Amino acid sequence: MAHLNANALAQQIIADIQSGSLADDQLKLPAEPELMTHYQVTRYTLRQALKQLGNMGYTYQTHGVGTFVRPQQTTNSIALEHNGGLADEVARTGSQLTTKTAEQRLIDVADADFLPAASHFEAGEKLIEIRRFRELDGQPYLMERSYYLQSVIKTIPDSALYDSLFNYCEQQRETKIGFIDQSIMSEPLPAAASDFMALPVGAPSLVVQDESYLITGQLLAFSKQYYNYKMAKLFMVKKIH
Amino acid sequence: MAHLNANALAQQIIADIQSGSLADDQLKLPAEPELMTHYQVTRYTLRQALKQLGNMGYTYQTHGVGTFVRPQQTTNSIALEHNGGLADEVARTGSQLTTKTAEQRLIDVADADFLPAASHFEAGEKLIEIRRFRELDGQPYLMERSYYLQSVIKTIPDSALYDSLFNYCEQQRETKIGFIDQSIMSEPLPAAASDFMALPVGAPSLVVQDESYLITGQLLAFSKQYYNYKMAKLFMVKKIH
DNA sequence: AAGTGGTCTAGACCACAAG
DNA sequence: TTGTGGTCTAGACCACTTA
Repeated sequence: MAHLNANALAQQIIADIQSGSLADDQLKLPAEPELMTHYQVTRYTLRQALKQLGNMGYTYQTHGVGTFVRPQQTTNSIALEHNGGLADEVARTGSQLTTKTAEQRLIDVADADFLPAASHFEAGEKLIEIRRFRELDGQPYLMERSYYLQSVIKTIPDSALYDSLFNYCEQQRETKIGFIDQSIMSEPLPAAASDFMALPVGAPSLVVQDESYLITGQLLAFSKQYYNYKMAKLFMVKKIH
Repeated sequence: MAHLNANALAQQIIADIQSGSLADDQLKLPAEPELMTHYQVTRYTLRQALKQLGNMGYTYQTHGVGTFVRPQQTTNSIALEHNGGLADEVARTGSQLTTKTAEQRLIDVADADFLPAASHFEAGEKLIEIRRFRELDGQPYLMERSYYLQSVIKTIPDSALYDSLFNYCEQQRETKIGFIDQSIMSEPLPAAASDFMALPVGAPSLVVQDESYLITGQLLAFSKQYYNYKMAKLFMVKKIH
């Protein structure tokens, strides 16, 4: 195993932890100098990898003491620091996300149900409006309302609606996503989603509103996802410095 | 300005951006080599600072192009990557968090309303149970139910309940917090909070359940915060790699 | 005193975007 | 081709914990 980069090293360390060949009985990993020679990387790369593991809740480090594996506990939550789309993230936990129904149509920006906070659209800007109902392992999981700037993405094939929209964008030359602003809140479940989820209108709903930007900083899309409050749980580890 | 560390540099860059002396008309910052000489730091330290700014939504970088300031938009949301307690974070947005009522009592672990997912307590372990009602700028904001391991923190002065419990713990030698697991979900508002918030029982509520660990990995406390869904909004920037 | 992780310096090479 | 950010190497010094 020569020339591992930080991402590959993180995956390798996870694999070695799970195989039981890395941590001792106290769940303590070897010290950094030992890990550096073991994996043939410098301290920089090693610590980049360990930072990833820490953010995922796998390990933690204590100054002057050592690096430790955490007892597993990430069960069926969505990790907020995940990379990639929602479908890939739930797949990590062993579940499967499927799109039950989806529809798209071209509208004027003035007809959108909501807009990003700091937005300045041209008058007459066209948006591709998408509504999807999605299930997790056959259970009604979320309703999603999203708007893609038609000037940026041109068209969206119907097949992409039933797969991962995120992955579709990533595969295109012109729509590489750089960062996503996410706002998390709770709202009453709207009527449009209550039938699907078999919940009363006004029931609690976990709402994630996000704005996706290209690597160039250009706004690509904004959306609002209403999660079934009985199933959805987000997770993150906050480090105190 | 000599010998800035990454945190101080981040603050300095923010100040220089806001004073208008750093970015050009296109919101573009000087290239990294120029910033290095300007602030007299190496690239490592500079990029640590720029990473902080990116996570806070202040800036973004585009490979091969440059570093850019983002149009401000973090209005009245709670940044999930904040360091420190909730009171300090809302203060950043110009608001004030006050504790309206608070009470504590010593209970047995068997009598707690809820427990952490992966918990293994000694039988008879004692917990300090705390319930607080807190207002944001005079409006009912959240109800908090928390449990502190009495074997770890011994006692909590009543004065700390009306200030920042986080800051109190940080000031003690024995209770330096290292990381916090956070689960975010939505639940029906419980009766205990409905009067305070002037909302019906069963209204939506944004719930943050967290488990605070010392830098040694020892569990210190776990809690559940019910936010007023009409006021609370969490925010984060997700980077795609 | 010894060993651990936290931070920073200095420099190299690579990948990407624009002219 | 040039200039940008992305990644990695190598080594130093410091802060913290434990004995």
